[in-house]
Amino acid sequence: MIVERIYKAVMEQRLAPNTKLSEARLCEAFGVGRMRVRRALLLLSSQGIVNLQSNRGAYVSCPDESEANDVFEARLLIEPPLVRKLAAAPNETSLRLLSDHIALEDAARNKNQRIEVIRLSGEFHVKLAQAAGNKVISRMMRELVTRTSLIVGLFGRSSNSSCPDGEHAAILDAIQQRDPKRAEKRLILHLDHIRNGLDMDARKPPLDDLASILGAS
Amino acid sequence: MIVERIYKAVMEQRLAPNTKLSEARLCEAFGVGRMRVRRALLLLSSQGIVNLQSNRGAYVSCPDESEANDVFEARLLIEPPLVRKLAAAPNETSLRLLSDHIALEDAARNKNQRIEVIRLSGEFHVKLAQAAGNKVISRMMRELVTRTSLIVGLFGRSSNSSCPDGEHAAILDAIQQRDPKRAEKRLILHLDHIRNGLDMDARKPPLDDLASILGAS
DNA sequence: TTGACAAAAATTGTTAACAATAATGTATTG
DNA sequence: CAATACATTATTGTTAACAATTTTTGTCAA
Repeated sequence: MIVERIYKAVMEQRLAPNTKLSEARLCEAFGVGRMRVRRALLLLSSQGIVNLQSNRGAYVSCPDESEANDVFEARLLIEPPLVRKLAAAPNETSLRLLSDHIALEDAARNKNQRIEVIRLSGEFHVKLAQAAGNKVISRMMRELVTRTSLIVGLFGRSSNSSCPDGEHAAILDAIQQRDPKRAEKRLILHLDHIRNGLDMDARKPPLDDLASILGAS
Repeated sequence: MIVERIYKAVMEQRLAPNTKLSEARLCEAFGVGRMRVRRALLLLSSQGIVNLQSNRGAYVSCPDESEANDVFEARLLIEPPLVRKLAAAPNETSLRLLSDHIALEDAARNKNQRIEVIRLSGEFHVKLAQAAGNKVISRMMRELVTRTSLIVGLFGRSSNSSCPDGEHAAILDAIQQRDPKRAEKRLILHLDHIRNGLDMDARKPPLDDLASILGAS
């Protein structure tokens, strides 16, 4: 799916905000007709990942400070109750799902696969929603996480462009021990860390060269 | 906007689940080309309002019990912290927005404008999100409320097809008095009432006659 | 009457040409 | 040389025709 590819590229911060996504180039890059591309862009724009300007084309969304605040507020609203619920009544499958994912994260980190680490870090939070077994929330979390990627890419200080090490494991640990309050606390702390890694004054320049960026996913 | 019109029709329960939305008929009803219609249907399907089946057309989404649970769970996850936050620090504009809306609801009720009451009841919850000043959450709430409309239309017992009288006012009252806990409690109670008005075994037949349903909005 | 099969109709998916708009480059003028 | 007006180019938006698929209809035989 073409939407997934762009999603992934954004999550891995290979597609910088404000990058222009021209139809012709995307058609070429993905080897599909204009219809498919336009459909994908429409969907992406409906999720705030892409900015669709009338008669001017599609651009990777470039969230401002206010939008960044909204996204983080939404996450702080949704995720704490989510992990609380998860920790209150976790099932085997969910726990397995999460620990497997953390194993993936660790592996990628050890191999110094930077962009893989970035993407997996984001996906962990989506997996939290999936573990809670709620498709509606899963979809919302995915959108929020992807938009967070954009925000971190824009405002993040160069060092920590993803979730700090070990914090995911700490959250899972609290869930495994059926300790809702601790799980919630650790999650909030985790989100705070991500947010504190931002510098709301800094802005970074967009890059280009779509074909090479999107082609290799 | 054509999406808004369909949204509205669903919210007012004039478009029953499983109703087929054929492109030709929609083109006729709205007086637009097929492109616009297809774009609208795609957006609606991405929000779970419409079910897009390959080569078979678009149908008003017909949520099953599991989906209904997910929607209510999502609302119970998001709305309580939302009103808590709102009650903790309400601003004048928000309070005005909400009380004005409740006035609208009352007026419609007094005039026995049933479908108007149904729609306004749903919109109140969207206004709660707007009052909190968060666009991301507002969009999510709108989707959730619309899907709830579908669910109530499907599983609701004939009597209470919308939010019980006065409960919105009670929530606003708690917010006005800056009482987060009470506001949260009343909201949870309110959502419970809606949910208790459902009968998960009953299903209702779809209707038809698109032009007349959509035309008058 | 019912069932299976085939033809026809209707509906959706795709493509390609066309129109409209914005971006770019060029020349002319002060 | 700078700036503006104009022409050219490129890109997006729309329309309409075509292809593919599904649904319906009609026919015939059991």
